Amino acid sequence: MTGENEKETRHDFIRDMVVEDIAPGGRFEGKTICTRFPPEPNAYLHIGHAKAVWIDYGIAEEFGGLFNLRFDDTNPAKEEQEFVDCIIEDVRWLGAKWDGRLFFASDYFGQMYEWAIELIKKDKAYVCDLTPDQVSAHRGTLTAPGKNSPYRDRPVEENLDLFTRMKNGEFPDGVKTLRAKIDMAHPNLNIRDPIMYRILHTEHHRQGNKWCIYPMYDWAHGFEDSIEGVTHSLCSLEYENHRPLYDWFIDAVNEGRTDDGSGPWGKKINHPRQIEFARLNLSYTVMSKRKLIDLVRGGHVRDFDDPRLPTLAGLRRRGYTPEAIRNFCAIIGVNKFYSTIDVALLEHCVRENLNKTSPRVMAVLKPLKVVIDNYPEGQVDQLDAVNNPEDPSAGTRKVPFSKELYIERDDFMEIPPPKFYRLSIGKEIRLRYAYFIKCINAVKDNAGNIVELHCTYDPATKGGDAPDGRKVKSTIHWVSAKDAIPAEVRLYENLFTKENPDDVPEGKDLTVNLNPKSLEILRNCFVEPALKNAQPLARYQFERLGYFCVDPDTANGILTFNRTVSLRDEWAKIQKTQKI
RNA sequence: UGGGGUAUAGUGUAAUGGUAGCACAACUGACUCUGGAUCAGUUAGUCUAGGUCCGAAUCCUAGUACCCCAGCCA
Repeated sequence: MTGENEKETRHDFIRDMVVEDIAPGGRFEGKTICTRFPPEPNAYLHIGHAKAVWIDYGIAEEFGGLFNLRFDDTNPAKEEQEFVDCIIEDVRWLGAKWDGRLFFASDYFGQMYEWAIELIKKDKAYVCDLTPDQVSAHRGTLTAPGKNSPYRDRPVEENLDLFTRMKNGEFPDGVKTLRAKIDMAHPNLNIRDPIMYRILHTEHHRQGNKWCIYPMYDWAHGFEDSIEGVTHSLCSLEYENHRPLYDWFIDAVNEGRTDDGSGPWGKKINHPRQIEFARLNLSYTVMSKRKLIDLVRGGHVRDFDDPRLPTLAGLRRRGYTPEAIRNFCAIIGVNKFYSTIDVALLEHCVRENLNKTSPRVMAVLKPLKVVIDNYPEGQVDQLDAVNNPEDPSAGTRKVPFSKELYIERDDFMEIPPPKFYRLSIGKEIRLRYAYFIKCINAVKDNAGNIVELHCTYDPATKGGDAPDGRKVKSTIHWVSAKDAIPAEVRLYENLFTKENPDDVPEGKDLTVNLNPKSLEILRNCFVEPALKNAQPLARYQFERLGYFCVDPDTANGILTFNRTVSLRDEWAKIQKTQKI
């Protein structure tokens, strides 16, 4: 994974714990480190998940261990195969490798069921007939202890019988649960006799109708890890309050078990260590599952792969590289408190990567026609252009030049303000890789809009250098009008206008912070002919404009590009300060 | 008002009793056939108050602020 260009992963508190665990006398001395990424297949992955994947996968790799991709599919009501497929694609795209270690929690339902029976026999679990409302009422509050369920002291035999009948489908949804017998007065609410199994007569995407009881997260997750030989179970901060339960369930199964398997209960099972870290938050966007769904359902974005979304599918379509995302993950590090990373850092990472790897081409987004008055009608020059100044091995290409060209509308100003180095009447500039041109006059339509420029060129400056040594203040990009390929270009800005989209007036939702300019579609763009057969997801730098990625919509017949990120733009900054 | 966590420049992250460093952002300047890239530089920080120590971001005490927990979700 760690290519030459990737940032070195720093030491962090999790890695410190791993080092401590494998050291002599440590909890996992002599064991192979194993981590897992355990998505629930009910949503698309976003860059926050990329952070998690990269911590999990990164640690496994660093310590010569194993990495499991495991679907935590314990709730049949919400999960679908479609998400399984997309998540696999995203994790693979990111660059994590699981070498056949693809697992499903639902495959462990049988084993978990047996352990549940074991807990009942050890008098650590009971079948409870309380309704959901009653369970809630018995739970107590943050400050007041809960009350014991009246079914808490059922005899073991009765529990065994009832639980078997629950499994056999004899009871309707919701009328009974299996609960752990722990402590209804515990200050940590999670420990007040947590529910282990609920009845759900729902078809499971992999198990079909085999089960009508399904395990709850707290009961299931530690066992999923244990079965797979996971040593370090890394999760987000909100599970900190659940760690005592994670440990309690495994300890409960291990009670009475022995290292060599002698005795009535058999061999001890693996007890992984759960470690929590903070999720990623990014400025100007949202990461929560529910909010992303709302944005899609509300029609505020096109779909889950809308390039404005922080989903991995969206970032991919936008033109982000896995390498850029990995570097970003390495830079942001791991911590235990909530923080929000400036989206500018993500943009920095993708620019840094794309600068080194993207072929340069010329494209005009908002075209203004230029006629070179003294250039011979019908003549074409094939000029040499460098494909990537950062990478000589990328070579050069030919770019056609002719009498009629398009330049960027923004590169001409009739009344140039101070520090405007580009084209204006009477001024000379360079057309990249071509000639020096001087603007003679601007043709306007009846409404006063400039529709065409007339310029002259200096044949002696072919290739872009003046033999007499004279300098120009600026170089602009262009395309030959008769050779240009029409294209559609989609420009993106932050989806929200506020750093924290949830910062809304009382009673409003985050849609009030939606950026009306988050998508701008330009349909009259022209790109140089080298792009004729550009394939979906290919990435380019449009010189002086930014990095662009071919959108899959190109298959519909119109060459379409997404702007991944703009280039740093000094002139835009100057303009901003001039306006103020 | 119970329990569990966390506090370092604008943002993020190092320093594990010994010069508070790095990155992003911002701002200067140099260079440039991309106002890109690159290079050089500037601004800016240990939550508060005490204490221990030759020496504290780090250890101790007392505060303060913020986050998480009352789904048969994960």
